[in-house]
Amino acid sequence: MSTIEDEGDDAGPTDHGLTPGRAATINDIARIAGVSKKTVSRVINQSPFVKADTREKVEAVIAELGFSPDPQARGLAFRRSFLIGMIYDNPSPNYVVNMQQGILDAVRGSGLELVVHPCDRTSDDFMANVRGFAVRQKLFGAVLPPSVSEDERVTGMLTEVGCPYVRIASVSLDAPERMVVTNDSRGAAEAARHLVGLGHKRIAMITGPDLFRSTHERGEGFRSGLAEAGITLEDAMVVRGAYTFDSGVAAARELLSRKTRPTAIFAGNDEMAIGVYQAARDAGLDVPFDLSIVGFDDAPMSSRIWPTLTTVKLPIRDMGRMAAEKLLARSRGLDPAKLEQPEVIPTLIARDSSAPPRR
Amino acid sequence: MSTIEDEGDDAGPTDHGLTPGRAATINDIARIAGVSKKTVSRVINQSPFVKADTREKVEAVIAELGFSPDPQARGLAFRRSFLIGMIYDNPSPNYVVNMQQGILDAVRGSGLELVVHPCDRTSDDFMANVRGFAVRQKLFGAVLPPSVSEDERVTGMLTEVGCPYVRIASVSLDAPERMVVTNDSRGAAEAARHLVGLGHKRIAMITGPDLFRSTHERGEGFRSGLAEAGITLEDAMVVRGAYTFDSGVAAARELLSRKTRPTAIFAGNDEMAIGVYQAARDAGLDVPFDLSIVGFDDAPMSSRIWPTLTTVKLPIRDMGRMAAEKLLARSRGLDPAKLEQPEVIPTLIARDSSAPPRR
DNA sequence: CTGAAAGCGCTTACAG
DNA sequence: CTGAAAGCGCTTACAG
Repeated sequence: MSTIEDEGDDAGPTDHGLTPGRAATINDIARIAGVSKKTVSRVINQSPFVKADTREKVEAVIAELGFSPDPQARGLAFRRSFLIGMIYDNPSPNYVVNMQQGILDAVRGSGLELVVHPCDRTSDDFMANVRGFAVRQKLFGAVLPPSVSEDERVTGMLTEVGCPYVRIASVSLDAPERMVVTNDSRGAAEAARHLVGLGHKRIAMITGPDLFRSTHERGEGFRSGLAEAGITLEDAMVVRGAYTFDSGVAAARELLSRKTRPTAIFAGNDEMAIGVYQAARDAGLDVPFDLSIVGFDDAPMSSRIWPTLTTVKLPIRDMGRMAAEKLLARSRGLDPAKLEQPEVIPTLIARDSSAPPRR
Repeated sequence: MSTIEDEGDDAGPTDHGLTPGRAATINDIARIAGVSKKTVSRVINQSPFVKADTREKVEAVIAELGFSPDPQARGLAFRRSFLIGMIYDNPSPNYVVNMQQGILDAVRGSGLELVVHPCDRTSDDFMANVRGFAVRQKLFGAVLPPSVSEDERVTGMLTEVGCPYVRIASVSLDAPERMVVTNDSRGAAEAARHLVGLGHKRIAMITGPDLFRSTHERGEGFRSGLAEAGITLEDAMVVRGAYTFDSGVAAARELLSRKTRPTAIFAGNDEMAIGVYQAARDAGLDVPFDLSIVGFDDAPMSSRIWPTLTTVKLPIRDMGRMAAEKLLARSRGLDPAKLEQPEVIPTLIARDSSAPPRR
């Protein structure tokens, strides 16, 4: 089966004198293929300056021995690792896991691995912590979901230490090759149109925390969606939440205690929307007939709860994949700006939590 | 401020002639501290064979320069990386994220990082994939949650390639230093006692898939808990699910269509328990008065849904932390078997989905 | 198109 | 207790 001349002197035809326990190295490949290690290195790194049959010969030996270059040694010489860091403070398990999956979708087969780095932006050593991580690991690149992606201190520091990054955010904050933009504003406008279309007029909103850019985008989009139908979102109909279940409950209680209560509530994310269900129940209101609820995210729970939650879906896994692809494209010399549609459009998923208001 | 003699000749007192952009290396520390790099290496690796004041001198320079040894170079020389791999096929985002958090709790400050490696045990290249990952990255260690932890092919292969691992499983499958055992059986027995205590007699169970060891442990524990009260779980009252929402719905439909339907259902996990809510609603049954439901896991959703779900809580984050600590203990020369309580005991959390049956 | 030398930043023997 | 030499498995200049 082997077409390569066996240089071993103490072993069978497919054993090239390698120590059995140890993995093959570039030196083994060079020796067996009868070339220098530099040439093997050229093949590994897809250098165009290798004669076709030299390349084939080397590739055959690589395949036969199942050789795979040591990322640590390669990284040491390259002054760069083969690790992608996902640096995040998003508290939603669903968001985190889906984004991880998306990043892994993109790097599969590339030899890159994903290192997860949750962090706390409010912590005193936040910047030192993230900087230490990026520098020590000499990250191949970093994927930054919100709200870390919105922190200019982080991106400035990463640039300073020479760590490539891609930001995921609801508004363009950077050059296209470093951005995956989700049009949250448009998604929120869809939510507004949906409620208006059902005939709602007294509409309320629970926003996210100020720290998140998406809070403003979703708020602004919702307002403009209502404005298209000539409906103004009153100040008394807007309560700030914190993207958590409990804050959703509290905000909804407040809204439902207003003298003229809303017939529909748009929550900045699903977690808070689920909280609205509880407040509605406590107030003796039937969802959707007394109160329509619309969320944002399409978390798994939205289709499990009853009535199922109308929401705006963000393709989180795709977003993770697109971000990692931009990181990869750079190293492949492609133009990362032209990889895929420049903007991720959320889609409204109408379920059972929204209906026309009672007359 | 610096008490170290400045050997630079072209810079100020705190600049030791280092290139500004580049991070300090072991050579810089050695030069500035006036010792050999080998001595610096001894300090880094906490060798006892260093004179106290030599150590202090070196540590002062390390601190002053904020030096942190390059994990790639160290790894290359050690023939081992500083990466912990979490290799898993658990589909629950909550489980995954909590376990990641637990592992990170344990490794914080140790210089280790967490590389996530989801996989598919049913895939043809599963073993090759996991092997390649462990070998290529020369993992410091692997954390294996169920059901990967229950695959002897995986643990055999990891042993063969010299990759330390810790398994997390509902039954002891390995030496104590390689195991975090969760007593799922006992947790399920608690669930049984809870339902018996409420007065239930016609009790049903939805099990997990055969592939998971926890399916058997939870099943067996539940049976034995009922047996204590002289209640036998009838065959017709047991339906197999798949740990998914949909399988929970389907299994509950089947159970609720029996001629004498159960007054209580214990589901092998929360995801399926939530499915039972839907089947109950479709059948026009009130939870908990027509039907009590008990789950397993304490997923976030269990306290959000209405009525809130009675369930058995597993401290997933602690389990991840304990597993990573065992990995760390080995390298610190401690006895990993004696780290913490040998067994994780799940606890019943009684909420609103369980009540005495209607007379 | 190919290779010999030096180096990435550490550690392991081996001396003393 | 400390250090000079060699090496981990790759790549970058530099030659040819």
